[in-house]
Amino acid sequence: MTAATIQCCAPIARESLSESDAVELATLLKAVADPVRLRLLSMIGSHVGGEACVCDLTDAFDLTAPTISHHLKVLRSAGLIDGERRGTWVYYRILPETVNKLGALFAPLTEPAPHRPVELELPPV
Amino acid sequence: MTAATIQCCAPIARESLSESDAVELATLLKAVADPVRLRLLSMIGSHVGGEACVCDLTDAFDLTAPTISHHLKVLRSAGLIDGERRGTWVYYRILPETVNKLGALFAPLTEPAPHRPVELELPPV
DNA sequence: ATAGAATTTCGATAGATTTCGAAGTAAGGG
DNA sequence: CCCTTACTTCGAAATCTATCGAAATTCTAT
Repeated sequence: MTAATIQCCAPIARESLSESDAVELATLLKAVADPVRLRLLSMIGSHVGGEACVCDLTDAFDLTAPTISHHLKVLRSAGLIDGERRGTWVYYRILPETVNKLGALFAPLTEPAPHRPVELELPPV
Repeated sequence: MTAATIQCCAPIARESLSESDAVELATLLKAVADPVRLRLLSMIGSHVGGEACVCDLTDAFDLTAPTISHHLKVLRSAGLIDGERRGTWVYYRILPETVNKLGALFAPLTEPAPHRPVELELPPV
């Protein structure tokens, strides 16, 4: 077995995507394809209690509040996070179902492989 | 297990992303955050033999050859595909390592979680 | 060589995106 | 009530992106 045996694996590379699916997925991907929004998502998800208030998030960036608010809105419109006002502060939390959708798209289909065709190491990120 | 049992899970939501990691990942995500490029990736990966020639790809879209060429270049620059000229035609194939990187970012960590670590109500600061 | 087909590069344009400052809304405290 | 703090909406500027047509490049066949 040579390197040519590597077949790609992720669902996206298994079956040809329809145009409408592609448009829908691209919209979701655009929402995370920004350094600020990636960090926001990451900070919200990893925050104690699973939610973070906007004030915490804003302080972590060199950006103005309106800009952070804009990015949060993009994430929310994409269904990746949800926000709730409690008293003075607004708290955001991750909606895992949508995050999982992204994972499913690109995740290698490891399951059926009885032996590894070739060593492709999964980076721990 | 109810819906409330879903905890977020993906590596991106586990640990706060550094700015430089975020920039790097956003670059990769931008490359796939486009309907045309998603379909190109999908078509290349699902093509017989694991590779597709540009002519096949161009015919599947209502776009001009320069535009398809541009999108292929973006995918190639991101390390998602690689192309090789053989005779008259150029063939592209997927580089699974890079695709897997995306999968790893958002894939749910389903395996280790037997119970929820905490059930916190957000303490009123 | 010359011609022709496949693909990429170049230059231009229309549209989208990021960001800001200013103004608006909502909640809480004197 | 008014004032302050937290956040969002609005409108505008700068930058980036997708797309095209025209021209350059690379290879094959005559």
